[in-house]
Amino acid sequence: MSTVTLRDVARRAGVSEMTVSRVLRNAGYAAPATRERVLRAASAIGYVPNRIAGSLARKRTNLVGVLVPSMTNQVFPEVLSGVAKGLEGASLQPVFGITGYDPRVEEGLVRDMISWRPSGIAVAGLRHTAAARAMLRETSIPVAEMMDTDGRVVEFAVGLSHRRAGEIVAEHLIGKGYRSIAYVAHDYRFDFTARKRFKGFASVLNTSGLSLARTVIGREPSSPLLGRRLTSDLLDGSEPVDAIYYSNDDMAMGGLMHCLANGIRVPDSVALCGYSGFSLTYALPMQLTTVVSPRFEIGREAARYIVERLSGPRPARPVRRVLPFEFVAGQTS
Amino acid sequence: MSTVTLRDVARRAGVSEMTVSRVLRNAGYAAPATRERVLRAASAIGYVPNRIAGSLARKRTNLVGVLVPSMTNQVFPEVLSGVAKGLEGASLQPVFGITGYDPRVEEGLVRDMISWRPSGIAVAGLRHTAAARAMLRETSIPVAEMMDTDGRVVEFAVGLSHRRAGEIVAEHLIGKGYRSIAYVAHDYRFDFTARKRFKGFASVLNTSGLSLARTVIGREPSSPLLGRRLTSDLLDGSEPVDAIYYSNDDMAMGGLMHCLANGIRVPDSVALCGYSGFSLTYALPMQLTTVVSPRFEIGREAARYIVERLSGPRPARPVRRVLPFEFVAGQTS
DNA sequence: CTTGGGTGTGTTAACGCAAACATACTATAC
DNA sequence: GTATAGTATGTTTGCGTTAACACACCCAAG
Repeated sequence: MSTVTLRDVARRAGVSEMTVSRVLRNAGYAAPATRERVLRAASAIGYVPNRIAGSLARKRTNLVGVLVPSMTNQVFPEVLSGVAKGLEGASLQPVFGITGYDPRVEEGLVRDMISWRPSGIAVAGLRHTAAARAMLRETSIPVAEMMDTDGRVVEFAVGLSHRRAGEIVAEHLIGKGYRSIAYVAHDYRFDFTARKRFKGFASVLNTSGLSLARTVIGREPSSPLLGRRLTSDLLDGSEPVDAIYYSNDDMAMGGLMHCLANGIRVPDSVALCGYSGFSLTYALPMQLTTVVSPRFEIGREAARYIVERLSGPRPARPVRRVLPFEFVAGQTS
Repeated sequence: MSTVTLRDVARRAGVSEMTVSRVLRNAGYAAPATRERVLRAASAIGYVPNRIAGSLARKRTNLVGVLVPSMTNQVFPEVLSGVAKGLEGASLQPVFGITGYDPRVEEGLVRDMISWRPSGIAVAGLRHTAAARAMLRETSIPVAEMMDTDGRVVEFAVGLSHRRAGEIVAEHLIGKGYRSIAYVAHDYRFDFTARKRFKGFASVLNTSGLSLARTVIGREPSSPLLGRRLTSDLLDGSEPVDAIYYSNDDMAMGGLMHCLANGIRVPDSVALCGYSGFSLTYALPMQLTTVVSPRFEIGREAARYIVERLSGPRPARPVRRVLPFEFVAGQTS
């Protein structure tokens, strides 16, 4: 594979480079016999087209840039799966970047992506640096923002209202009669969606004349273990707590595990609620009360938007696609 | 962003394109005043370099192709994180593809990747179609195979011996006195590593004069829910079973959940063993007996290999890097 | 027959950038 | 004052492909 080019195939097949190009791309006319010779020659010398050259010549690529904050947070691989699914059949190839929840890293990756002249960009979240937002606004390719819909949108955002997702859990808990409600969260300094859920949650509490019995915020990324530890701390404290709202399912599962391991009756002693609807929550000894976010669908819809938008102009004003979420009133509340 | 090129910047700054190119890449000489003018001009008209053209000209890219079977199987996002980590600082950008466990899809993606002339390729697994293996062998760029080391290697493989991982669990169970041992697995038609663990497991049983009390293989991808269902089926059967080996942790956690939910004493009534060492297994009410695979490290080492190999020739013969794994004798056995 | 549209193939000119080479200027050394 | 080694810039060429155009051929319709 030193560097086999069209020219080599052309020479071997005794035709022009252009004919080879046409045959291999199935574009334009080609006599069956010629086609045969070309294909044979190409495979004989192991020709692999150089898409760099091709993309330069045709002034576009089949790449779609996808930026997510993390790969270890189970949510994003699922979004990515959705993106891959939505791109299927459009002969577009996703290119992923991991921002690590850092807007400056994101800015660099946006610039990197754009420098590859992709056919589209999908990015998680609505928070960007001014420079990143400017690049996304100025580019002519489709831009989809994923996950969140509460905020300023560049061109198209698909996701859910995290604020509303928080509200509904608060309404549920209050309706069930819980009054000493605590909030347990991971380090969400950069996790703006968790923050928005919390705001929605807290505002409903407020409206109902309640205030949070206690708020425990960890200093690590979310994990079941952190959830378990913080729950242990919380329940060991002196304040009575009859319900806990977690920043997400990972944390909530950890909490549930703490209760199971220590014989704490759920929901009689304490109710637990999470967010995400991970598949694991369906296999737990008791179904967790949670909000199922349409992660896969968000990715898929972002991809679909990009595909459709490719054959049309950017919408005059930003579009917000708010997907429904499912609230699961489980056995933990 | 219609298409701002070097030429536009050059004109605006009153210098040649080459000078602009040099300034922006920080290559070669440039007078401070010129540099200043160029940078100002570039940012004034929002110039973003076209890497396609750049890559074509310099005949190489900063892309590294990474192929994994799935994103929903938690293992692979962690491998990807490792790859991203290992590439950090080398100014290489990972490009991911999802094969869906289908070797023919993989073959297509390998061709796709190679057509982008990446600086390296990392692919999960040792099983490839003949054509894919040929392409990987013929290319001159570094190729790293990840996860598995029991089998034929193209150039460099980093992973663990799944066979050995299976053996050690069998040895553990036998040593603990378990004799009626069952195997519970997901649909692993294409999951060759699970298959290899099972082979190792079964061979040790065999050597010890034991045979599997029962084997239950699901028809779906692995999930806690499937593990829970199959465990339920298994334990409802008539054969006495005192230990279960699962194809992975997802399945084993499902099994544990079944036991917790139904008051089945673990490990007194039945012992449970998994594979992977997911973070969640550390938050369970009882620590799961499992083999912790070095997923992150595998990705990182694959990336490091690629980076190092970039400045050297392909090794004369395939290299196998077998990473150690940790066996965790938990409370479930 | 002639005309004309479909069919098959070739030629030329980009695409946007960077390597390689060429040139000019500047300061220092002798 | 002239050689000498940097420093600063420009010109040419080519990376491998495809779009656009050009041309030749053939067969059917008139």
